[in-house]
Amino acid sequence: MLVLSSSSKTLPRYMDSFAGVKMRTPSSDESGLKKGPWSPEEDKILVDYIQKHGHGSWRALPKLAGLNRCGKSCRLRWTNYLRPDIKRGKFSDEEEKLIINLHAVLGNKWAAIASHLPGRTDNEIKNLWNTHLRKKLLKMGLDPVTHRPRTDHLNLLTSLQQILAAAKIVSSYTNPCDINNALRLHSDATQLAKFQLLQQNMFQVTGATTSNSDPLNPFVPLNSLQDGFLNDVLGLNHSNLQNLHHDDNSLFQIHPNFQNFEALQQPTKDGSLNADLSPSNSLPNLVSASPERSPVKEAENVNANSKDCSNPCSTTFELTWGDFMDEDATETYWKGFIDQHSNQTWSTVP
DNA sequence: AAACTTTCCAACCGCGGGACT
DNA sequence: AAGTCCCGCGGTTGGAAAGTT
Repeated sequence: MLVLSSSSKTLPRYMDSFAGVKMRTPSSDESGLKKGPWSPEEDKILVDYIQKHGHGSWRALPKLAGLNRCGKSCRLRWTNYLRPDIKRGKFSDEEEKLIINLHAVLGNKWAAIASHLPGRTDNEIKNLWNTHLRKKLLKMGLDPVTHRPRTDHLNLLTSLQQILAAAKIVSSYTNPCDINNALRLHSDATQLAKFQLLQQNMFQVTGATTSNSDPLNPFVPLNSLQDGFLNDVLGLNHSNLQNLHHDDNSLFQIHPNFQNFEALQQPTKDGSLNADLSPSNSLPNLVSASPERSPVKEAENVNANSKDCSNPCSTTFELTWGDFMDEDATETYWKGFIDQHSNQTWSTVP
């Protein structure tokens, strides 16, 4: 005997519609079989038949039971809604935690996850995941696919690479001496990327909070411990980096990714970088793991060699940039961009 | 209060794989 | 071995409710 719960949340869909809640417009396909929401009569026929005979062949069932539905629709209605052992209603905190843990191990294997939650269907769990749990993880700063801290800063690296390519194009549009400007931009951008990554992790180590109110400013106030860490251990100067931001706001305006720094400010759970900077990444690394051959250093070297504006210095420039720029992908994009925004002043780095 | 947007979830769709012929 | 059938799964859709402007 099928017993339906009386709470509104646990009512079958057609009962919801009686209460003035949801209702799907019924329809039928070319073969004349009915589609859309099930009526109470149809449910009763299906339940009565299965209780008497079992479902047997789903394909044969509709005809045998006298339903104008396809077997697939009958199976879905039974397994997701009419089965007597289905537990309906709100998921408990324990169930949600279990689903999150199982998802971390099994991924989107909803049926496998459902097998660990008696009375819950894969469809219900999938819906819960897509509407609630996914967002919950995102809010916690976790990637809902990998369950690891989010790696939005990789977007920043990509953005920076595009900016660097843009700087190169700008320099080719203008005076060769502007190469120095381009290289400075490159150096600064690389330093900025490095700082961003470090800052993310420093939140974990030193317990900084994200009280930054300026969405365009990636810098939050640092306490003395953090400032000391930057200076003493990394040889970076926070004030200089901040000035870089204020001096060259264009850096933050020319690409949409720069306008979403909240994501970058999200502290990670375990403080690990979790950044995939492997060669499999389609774009080459911007921040080298090796201090002997970092883009910063290379750019600085080139910069030093090209101080004389009379020196075309294009050979060195091309070599250096060519080491880590995806020219085809980025130049087309930025040439179009520059053509559209030719009155922008971002190329004129002082 | 009307218009618009977002959320929610039952139902549908298409595909892959196992069973059967 | 090859072809067909059927089932189960995961992704997506559609439309009403709920929320926001």
